[in-house]
Amino acid sequence: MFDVDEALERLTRYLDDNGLKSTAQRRLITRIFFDPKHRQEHPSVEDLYLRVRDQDPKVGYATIYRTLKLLVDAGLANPSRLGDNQTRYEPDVPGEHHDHLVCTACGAILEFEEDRIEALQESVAKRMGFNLANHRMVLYGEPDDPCTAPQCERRPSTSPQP
Amino acid sequence: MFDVDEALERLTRYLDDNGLKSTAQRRLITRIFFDPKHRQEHPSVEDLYLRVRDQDPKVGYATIYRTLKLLVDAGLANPSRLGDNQTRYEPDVPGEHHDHLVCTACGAILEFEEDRIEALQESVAKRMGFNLANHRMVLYGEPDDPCTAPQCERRPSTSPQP
DNA sequence: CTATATGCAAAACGTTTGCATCCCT
DNA sequence: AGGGATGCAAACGTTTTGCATATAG
Repeated sequence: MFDVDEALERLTRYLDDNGLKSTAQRRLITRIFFDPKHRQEHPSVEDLYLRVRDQDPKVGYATIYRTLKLLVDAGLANPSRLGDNQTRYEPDVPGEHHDHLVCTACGAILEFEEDRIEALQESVAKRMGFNLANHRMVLYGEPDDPCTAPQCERRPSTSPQP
Repeated sequence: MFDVDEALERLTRYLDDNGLKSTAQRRLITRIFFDPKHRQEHPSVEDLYLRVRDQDPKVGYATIYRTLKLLVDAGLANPSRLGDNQTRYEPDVPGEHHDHLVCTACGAILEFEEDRIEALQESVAKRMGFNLANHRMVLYGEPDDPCTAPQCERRPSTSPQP
């Protein structure tokens, strides 16, 4: 896991290398996206938009979209579609990989890592004549105990599957 | 796997049980959806719309959406979101379960079953204090040989991950 | 006869784009 | 100066909805 400063450095390097420009908006969005205070939150574009607006009210929605796409291209962020139908983003931490479990009671998003599943996915792909390029896996589960996640009640309806 | 007639019977039963009506449109859509000729095709709403229109040109788009939702509620269909961003549907065959592998070269959708992955998913959920209710898993792979799927060229751009 | 379904067109939703303007380099 | 970036609003593709009409039970 790396911090805000490292993220900004990587961003700058990517921009330089590609003849793109370092703007206040890009830096602000990156700073907010990597702010440890909001880590682990899988923010949607709207989440980020609101936080960014907070610091600079004249940033437009489109800039958030464009910058997020930029971060993805730069290898700094990963999109993922969990239960609801918004794209959420999370920092791309090199060497780390996890998938998600979504609580059907409250929509909380938890992360897990299971190397044995990853290995089996590769072997399934291979067996079918493909080279695994990527995968998407989301588990939906009902909590054993009444849900105690802090998000509970905040994001009430998470629809499994679709 | 069950055939058109069984699907229609199940539909009728579900409608009866819920005070809903058996209409020509619902029967037609169900018949087309379960037509063996189109099995294994993971049709999108548009795919179905076109096939339905073929038989009855005055069926509206909304009816397709509403009926598909009905089939899902009746346990006859399952929605799944593969690479592109349309919802696709496939027959829900009780006792059978599979996940998907999408060819990044041509968008072909292949099915696979891997019980060891399913078992691990359950154990992951359990370990985290959840009861696995559902899951979603899509693998994206590049074909070893130049892609020979019949679909090739038909659905050219399949975007991994998002 | 009454409640449910349909078809249409309009609205909604998340996301993208065209364009005039702005601002890094 | 000049090309990339921004903000706005309009366009987009998919899905949903309101409403008047049609139809099943």
